[in-house]
Amino acid sequence: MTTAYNRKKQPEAVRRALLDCATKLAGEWGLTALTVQAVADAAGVTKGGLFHHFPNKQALIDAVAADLLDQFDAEIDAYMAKDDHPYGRFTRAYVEANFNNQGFGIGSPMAAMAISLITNPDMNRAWLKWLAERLRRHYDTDNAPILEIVRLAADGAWTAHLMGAAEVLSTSPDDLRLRLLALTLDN
Amino acid sequence: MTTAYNRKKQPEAVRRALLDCATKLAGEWGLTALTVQAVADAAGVTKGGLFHHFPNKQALIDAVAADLLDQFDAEIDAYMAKDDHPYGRFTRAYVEANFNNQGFGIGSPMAAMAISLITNPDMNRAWLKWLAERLRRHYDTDNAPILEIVRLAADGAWTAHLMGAAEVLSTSPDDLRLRLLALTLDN
DNA sequence: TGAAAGATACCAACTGGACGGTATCTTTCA
DNA sequence: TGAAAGATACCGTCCAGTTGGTATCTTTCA
Repeated sequence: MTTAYNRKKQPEAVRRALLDCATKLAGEWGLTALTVQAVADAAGVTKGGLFHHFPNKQALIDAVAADLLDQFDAEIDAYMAKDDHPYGRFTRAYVEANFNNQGFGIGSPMAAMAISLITNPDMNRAWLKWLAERLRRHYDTDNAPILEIVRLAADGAWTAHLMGAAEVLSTSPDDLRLRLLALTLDN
Repeated sequence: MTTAYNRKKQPEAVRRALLDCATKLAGEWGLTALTVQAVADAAGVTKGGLFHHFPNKQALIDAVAADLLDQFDAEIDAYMAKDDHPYGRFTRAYVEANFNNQGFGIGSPMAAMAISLITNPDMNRAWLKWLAERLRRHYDTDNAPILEIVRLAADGAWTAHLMGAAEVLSTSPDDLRLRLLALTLDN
């Protein structure tokens, strides 16, 4: 058995593993059911080892949240760069990111984690701050009420799929995505 | 001090109080932070008394969920009865119920409880079942993709307000509600 | 019909496990 | 060789659920 005692020290890799395992476990079982013991075990480290990297559980969770938000932000930017129509550009990127199951979107492993972060009262401030900043930045192109409705519907679709409402919805994810995108074009 | 021990037995009233207090506390502090002790205290009963009415904590939560769902269902029916335009009738009622802060809607005391129930993996089956049944029943009038988008946007708005995103949204709740309703009329 | 018998409602104290966090010791490596 | 990385063992708290009772209500039957 190769414990972290024998193998080469690689603190950055361990820290990374702790973050990834925390994300994965929270996604599978919910943020509530997340225990530091389980995270440490999954990362192949003892609890003491975990507490060496993070002063307490909250700090671990905060780090995970920041990590996820960064990824989401980058994803949005990537979509926007590929879009050369100004009006509704942010909204379209937002829709795409919400549906893209490689990142945060429907069916992605991080999705369940993300919703825990959103619904956790202490946790959603970072998200709100991010959104407010984005909306301010894209005010000129994405301020129309219909665009807000599109973004809210994307949120709703995302949540619905997390809840396993896929079979309940009469529109397929891809169809829904295309229809939402279409609504951002007719101004 | 008049404890429930000495005073006249009124099991139904106590059971009702336990449900109401559980709903209220979960709304204030979240389902995660809900303890049976706190519920019992709030209802003026000891923990042992609570466990007489509910075999375990989960059963209490399940009962609360069933209760909330019943109320929501009744609210939908009430709105539908007042609407004499067939197309999109369910969707309009759904939107109204989501925004009505007297019942479940934005700003209501039950909202925070409801989202806990929704996001709780074990808990949302009843909700999905309810929704599936409703969609089946109103298939003829509420099957259009745009109506699904409207319902999803209503969900999104509801969630956004729970998260305190009110100041972030550029559209007021009432304006949003009217715009969503308008989208259900032009078929 | 009324008193005993049984059932239901409720209480107070306790149990056992889980979990976050700490103190201290060992190992690695620059 | 000493500071960082990580292990081991332990503590205190919180909380769901249990146990063994007492009070009140309902049913039975002489």
